[in-house]
Amino acid sequence: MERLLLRIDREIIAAGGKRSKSRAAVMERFFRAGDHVTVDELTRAVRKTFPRVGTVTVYRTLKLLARMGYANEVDFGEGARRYESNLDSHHDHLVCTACGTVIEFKDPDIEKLQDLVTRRHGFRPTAHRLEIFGLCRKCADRSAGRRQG
Amino acid sequence: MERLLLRIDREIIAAGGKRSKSRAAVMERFFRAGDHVTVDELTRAVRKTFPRVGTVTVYRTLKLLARMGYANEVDFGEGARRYESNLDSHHDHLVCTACGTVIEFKDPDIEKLQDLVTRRHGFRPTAHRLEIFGLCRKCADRSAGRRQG
DNA sequence: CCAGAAATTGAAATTCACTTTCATGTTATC
DNA sequence: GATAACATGAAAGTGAATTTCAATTTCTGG
Repeated sequence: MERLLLRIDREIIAAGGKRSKSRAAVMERFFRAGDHVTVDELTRAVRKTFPRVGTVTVYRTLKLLARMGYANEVDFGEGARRYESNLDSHHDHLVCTACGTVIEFKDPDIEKLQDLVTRRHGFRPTAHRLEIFGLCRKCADRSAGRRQG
Repeated sequence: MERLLLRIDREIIAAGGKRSKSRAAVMERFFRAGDHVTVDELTRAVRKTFPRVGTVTVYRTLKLLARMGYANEVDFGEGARRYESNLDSHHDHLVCTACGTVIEFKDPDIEKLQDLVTRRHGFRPTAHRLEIFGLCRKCADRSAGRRQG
C-alpha cells in the first residue's frame, strides 16, 4: 500500500508532475476503500482527515489514476459514475437493484466465450464490461417470503 | 410497422393518453432508424420532415417507449445515452472504439453461463448488459497494416 | 535558505445531458 | 363547438463533470 503510493508518486514525477498532500490523501483513501466509490463519497471520506480538499481534486486524482491504469471508471446506472481500483484482475458485477449491493465475480468461461464471439466478428477486443442487474440473495428472499406468506 | 405504431397508440390511449402528431413522427423515425440513436440524432432526423418538434418531445417519447417496453436505454460511455428498439430479442454489443461502429450479437451460451454465475451467488437476475470494446475488423486491419508495413 | 519556475489546488463559473415548469396548442368527448 | 385533459416546446432548473484562474505548494538551483 505504502509501496503502491510511492510507486504511483514516482510515476507522476517521472512524467513531470509534483508531489501533493491532497492527492496523496485522496489516493490513500481510494485504495483503502476497496469498493466502488463515487467522487462525492470519496470526497466526504477524505475530508474526515483532510477537510480542505476540494471535489475538483478528487475528480482530477481519480481521472489521473484511471489514465495511469490504477483505477477503472464504472457505471451502475445511478447517474454518477463510480471508480474502482484496478489492482485485482478483471472482474464483472452483480448489481442488486433493491439494496444497491454490488458483488464482484470472475468467470474465465464467460471470458473465453466472449473471445470466441469477438473472433467470429473479426473484432479485436481491448476491454469489456458485464453487469448483471437483479436481486441479491437477501432481497430475493425477502420478496419471495412476501409472495409466499 | 404501421401496425406497430397503431398498437402503441392504442396502448397509450388505453392508459389515458391522447394521440399526437409529434409523437407519431418521433416513433416512426425511431423504429425506422433501426440502430442505436441519441436523442440529439433522432431530433435532427425527425426535424427533416417535422421541423417544429422539440428535443423535449423526443426525450419524453423515448422514455415513454422505454417504459412501455418498446425501447431500451443503452450506454456506450459516450456521455449521452442511446435508445434502441426492443422489438428483436435480447442482444449484446461490440463497440469499436476507433470508428464507433456497434455490432450486435447474441450468444445463448454466454447467457447460460451468466445464469450459472448468478445462481452460484443466490442472485436473481432481471437484466444484464454486456459491452465489448475494441477494434472492428476494418479498424483492426488498418492498424495491423500500419504495424507490418 | 531563498527566489523563481512550474505544477497543484479549490472556489466559482461553465458545460452538457437531462428534467421540470408552465403557458399555449391539440385532442377527445359530450 | 365548448370544455376538460393531455401534449408540446421554450425556457428555466438540476446535477454531474470540466474548465478557469488567482493563490498556494512543490521543486530546483543558486
